[in-house]
Amino acid sequence: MENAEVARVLSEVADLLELTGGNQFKVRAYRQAAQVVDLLPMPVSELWRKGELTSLPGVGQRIAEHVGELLDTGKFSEHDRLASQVPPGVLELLSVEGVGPKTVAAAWKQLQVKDLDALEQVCRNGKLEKLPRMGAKRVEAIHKAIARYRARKGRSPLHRALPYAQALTARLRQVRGVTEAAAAGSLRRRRETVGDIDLLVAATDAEPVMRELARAPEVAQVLATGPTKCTVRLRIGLQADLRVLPPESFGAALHYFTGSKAHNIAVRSRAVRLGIKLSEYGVFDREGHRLGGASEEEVFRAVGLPWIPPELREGTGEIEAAEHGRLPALIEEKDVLGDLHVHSKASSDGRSEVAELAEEARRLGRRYLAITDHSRSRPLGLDGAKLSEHAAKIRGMDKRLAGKPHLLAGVEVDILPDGSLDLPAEVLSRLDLVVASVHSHFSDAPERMTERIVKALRTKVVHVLGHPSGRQLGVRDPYEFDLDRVLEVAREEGVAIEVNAMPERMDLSDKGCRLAKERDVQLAISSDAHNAQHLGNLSFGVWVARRGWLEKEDVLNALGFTELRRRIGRRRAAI
DNA sequence: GCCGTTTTCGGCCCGACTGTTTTCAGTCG
Repeated sequence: MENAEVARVLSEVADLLELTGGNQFKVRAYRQAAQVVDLLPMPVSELWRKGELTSLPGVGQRIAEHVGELLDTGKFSEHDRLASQVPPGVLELLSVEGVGPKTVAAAWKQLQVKDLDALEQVCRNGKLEKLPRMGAKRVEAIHKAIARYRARKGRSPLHRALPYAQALTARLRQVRGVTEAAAAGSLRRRRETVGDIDLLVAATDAEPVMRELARAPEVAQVLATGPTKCTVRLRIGLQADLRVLPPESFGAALHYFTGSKAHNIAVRSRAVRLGIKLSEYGVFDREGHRLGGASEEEVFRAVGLPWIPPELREGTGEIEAAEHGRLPALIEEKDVLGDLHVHSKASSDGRSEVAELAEEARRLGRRYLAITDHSRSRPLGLDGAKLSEHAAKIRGMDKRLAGKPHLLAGVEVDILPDGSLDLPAEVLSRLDLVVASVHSHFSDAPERMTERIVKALRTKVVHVLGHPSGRQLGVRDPYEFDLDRVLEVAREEGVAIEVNAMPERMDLSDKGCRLAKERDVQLAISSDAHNAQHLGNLSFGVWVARRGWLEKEDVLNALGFTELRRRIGRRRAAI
């Protein structure tokens, strides 16, 4: 059983406890344990085997036993006991933004609301409004949040689906007679959310491949099965479709099932114009003779194009670019030399010491790392004095590390509602790097939000605008503002725009990246890591950047350390 | 339920925001 699934069950126990009026600290304990398991770099089952589960912070005797039971038997008696007290649809209501345990419990116990449909109904018929501390505005907000939740339901964020796709392809590759296995679809294009997992396998005999998929531990149920196709539901709720094809068709199938639909239509109509036929089985001439299809390169070659990276295949100009030899040389993870947005234990939600962050960054091959803790307006954020003290420590450590990696003393300063920064300019100007971000008043009117950000960018002390839209995938929509205007000012002021690589953010978005590039604005791909393990999330930012057509030259932290110092130092000199 | 110790109980982060209320509960981060 995967760590993610153990974490999901633990977190569900927390939700169930909350709904049944359990002790709030017990709730927190389960949440904490779930998070620890989720972030664990090694399989939790391995720790269980060694009897070392309680060595994890937040996992004590009881939770260790529960996890052990879950790993050994696939069941969890404490969870089942609680789940039997709560109707199955009630838990899901907690996923609606602005709806917490109190609201769900009240709607369930007083109005017999047992699922999403029922919640929507009591929004409409006025019954919800009758509950204590409810009013028209709250009901309206919940009603809208239900619609948003429905819209995103069924799609999973990339970071949830990816490990499953990798585990399943690795498993299928082991089956006798299999020559290749890959995940296609929007997952291969690295879209921020995926609807299902498309698995492609090259083999002459389909039957053993399908049998292997059906018995994979990640699979909950086989939904449909035919001679070369099989559809299953995974334990995480996502659907996976398997297609088994002969090796000579694998490239054509990979291209076809990677999509996007718009890209496929464009490539196929090109094939028609050239008098050839393209299908998922291969490339054929008018007489039906096979011209190729074993590899994607053969498919593209047949229509007179170079291979196009999957991230570009959205039908938004990649065919024309390929035709004229103007495909971008997309940035790769190895091109990103440092990380410019990282939190340590010094402020609020950071979980790792600076030394641990530096060590992990070094291990990952980063040449530099900016420690950018929160400013005073955040709970437990740093004021000017504490920040200066923190900066001195970071610089001390930087000396000791002697460039392995270089440390920059920075801050993630709040952009306050009036557009001023949360710390005085003289404090900020003494730091190496300033990331400025919006963390409050997300529902400001668009004009106001735009002016707020513009004002912050004009302060001359900001190097990077952090997570510019504030979105959290499947949780919070981006706040409304005029990105074009912000990009214009960013270019004038020489401020870089962040591509926040937290898997649940991926903000700036792919589209935003492309716009920024067109507007000649530099981007900074940053992990926004809150613990050392998050530093590896940078790849999610690189994928967004690639989908946004970015090249090495467009990215601030693709610069070597000396050049980066020169670039960010120049802003200091200009004050 | 976890953790640390003041060593087997008592504390566990807390402020901002919103919409409700007329002093604060619920949600979020």
